[in-house]
Amino acid sequence: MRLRHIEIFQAIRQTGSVSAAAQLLHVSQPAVTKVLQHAELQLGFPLFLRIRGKLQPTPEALALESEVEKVTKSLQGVQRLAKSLRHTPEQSVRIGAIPALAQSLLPPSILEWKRSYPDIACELSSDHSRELVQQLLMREIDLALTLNFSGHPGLTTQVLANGALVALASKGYWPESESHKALPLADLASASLIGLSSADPLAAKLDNYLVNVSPPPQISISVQTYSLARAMVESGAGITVIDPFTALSASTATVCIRTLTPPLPITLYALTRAHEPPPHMLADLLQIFGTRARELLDLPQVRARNA
Amino acid sequence: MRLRHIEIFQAIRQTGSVSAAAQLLHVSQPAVTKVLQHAELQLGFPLFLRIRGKLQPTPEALALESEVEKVTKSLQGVQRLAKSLRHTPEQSVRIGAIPALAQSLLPPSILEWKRSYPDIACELSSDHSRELVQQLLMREIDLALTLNFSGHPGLTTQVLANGALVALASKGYWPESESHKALPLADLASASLIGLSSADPLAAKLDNYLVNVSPPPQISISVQTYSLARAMVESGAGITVIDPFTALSASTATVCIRTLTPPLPITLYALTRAHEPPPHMLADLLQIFGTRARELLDLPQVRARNA
DNA sequence: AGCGACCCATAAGTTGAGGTTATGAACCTT
DNA sequence: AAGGTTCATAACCTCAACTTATGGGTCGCT
Repeated sequence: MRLRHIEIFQAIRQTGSVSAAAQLLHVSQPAVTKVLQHAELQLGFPLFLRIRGKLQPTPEALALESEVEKVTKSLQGVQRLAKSLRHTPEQSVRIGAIPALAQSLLPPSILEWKRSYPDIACELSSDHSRELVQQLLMREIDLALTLNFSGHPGLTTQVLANGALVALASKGYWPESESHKALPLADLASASLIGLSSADPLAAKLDNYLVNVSPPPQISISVQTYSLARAMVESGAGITVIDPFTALSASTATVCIRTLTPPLPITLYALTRAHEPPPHMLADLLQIFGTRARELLDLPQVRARNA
Repeated sequence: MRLRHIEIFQAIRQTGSVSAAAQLLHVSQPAVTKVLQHAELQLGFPLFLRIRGKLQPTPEALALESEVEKVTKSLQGVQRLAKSLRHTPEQSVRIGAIPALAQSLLPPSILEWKRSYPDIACELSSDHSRELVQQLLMREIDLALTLNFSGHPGLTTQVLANGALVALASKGYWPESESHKALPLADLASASLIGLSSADPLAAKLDNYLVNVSPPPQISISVQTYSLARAMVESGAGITVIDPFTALSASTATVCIRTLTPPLPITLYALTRAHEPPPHMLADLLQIFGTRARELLDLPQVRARNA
């Protein structure tokens, strides 16, 4: 099976017909027909049954599908990486961060750093941890900031700061007298939390943490990003447990932050490619990130803000 | 980057020169040169520096290497699967097992089963768990027998029997009076074991088990398969801890088996493809495997043999 | 039944990527 | 300087993959 066979096979499977596949690939319909025939001839078995003028995939075609997908995926990977390699010689830094950090820690830190390096082009992007790792490997970014990372060969990881998740609620949710004290975990019992969709690795940690609460908190609304949870709380939707970066960038007027006890620790990681000379201007940037992060995560300050 | 570009890139990287790559690919040297040039033109950056008539990979080439490997790997996967799909309609069963089982449990069980199904072609193969899983997915085999399996989407797993690892030593290693009793784990302290190379998942379990022994046993000889360990012990090399299937097929004259206490449990798994009608003759075969395995793993019998 | 609108397959002609042989230019070894 | 490497270039060939044009199914609608 040559590459063109695979491309056409997939196009037919996606569109359901030879003619539609031809449109998708911007070639004529006979071209697709012929390549398909050639593929089937070379394979030794039919991929589709021509039943009453229409196509119907054979079991063999279905079996091949997943393997074939791997090929196009990996080939896309090569193209992605090649594209990044094509135009990297420019003096620039590309930084990716998870949404929570991209909207809180990242902007002021970048501004501060830019004062020292005004001439260096800087591209910022926001994505989830999984994608950030891919983008690093594909050289689409040079640095990633995340709160959950479990090691990857080819990447070096660096701890910038340590902190703990916090509880965020609409103002008035807690009595004034308590709002400056740490929130005992038990107080979350049977609360109606705004939860994170469990695909998030940090959400899994949180679930583990909440398992000790009885009766367990109810998750009535699930959101995908921390910022969404924050926005929900700002609109008065109730209470959530999120990272302090996102929490601290919420509007003071409508919400109230409390630390949790016992604390649920989180770590701020910086990821870079291993085996590569990290531009030394990145060292300064990491310095800034670390300092600012530690300032934000300093719990007394959180309490001060609550007061 | 088209597929041919990738093939030629890899051939050059493997052989180190354009001419040698041409030989490897069974084409002329100018053909390779031209395709390489085309690849570099399309990529926008050189893959190799022509330094003093020789080639030298650029950093970009090195960066692309791993991604490019994924493509050929996955393409090989398609070819493998396609080949299996090409000629499967025959009435036959292909069975793969890890070496330990292929040399002990498998042969007599197959013989017994063949009496009921004399006309069904039967192919047996021996490979490691990892490869067995691949071969199942690629439809190169229909059934796999293994002792360590940690689940895989697309495969269904079935427990045939449970047992425990045993200690195997040359005759005379233990005093006669003790050789029919279970061997306490502590007795392995500072023993000189024949170990398994730690790539094996079962060996990892064993390592975990032995961590409790102090002083730890010394691994002076490491082997890759259980049968090799058995053969070493049969030649009088000392003591090893292996699966009971391999142990029981050792020659009674020169070795002695003892169960361990506490036991280190193992499980015999049968793996088949999910979403497929398993030929019902396989059910009988699994029955036979299970019965025979449980007979062998029945600890009293092990002790009886020791007596 | 007849018509149009879709399917896919076939025929005949064009193009270019990838192949060939032959040759040249640069380098290393002896 | 000679002979053996290396890779690059030139001129030619071939066939897979494309094109347009056409024809024969199967459907649904009147």
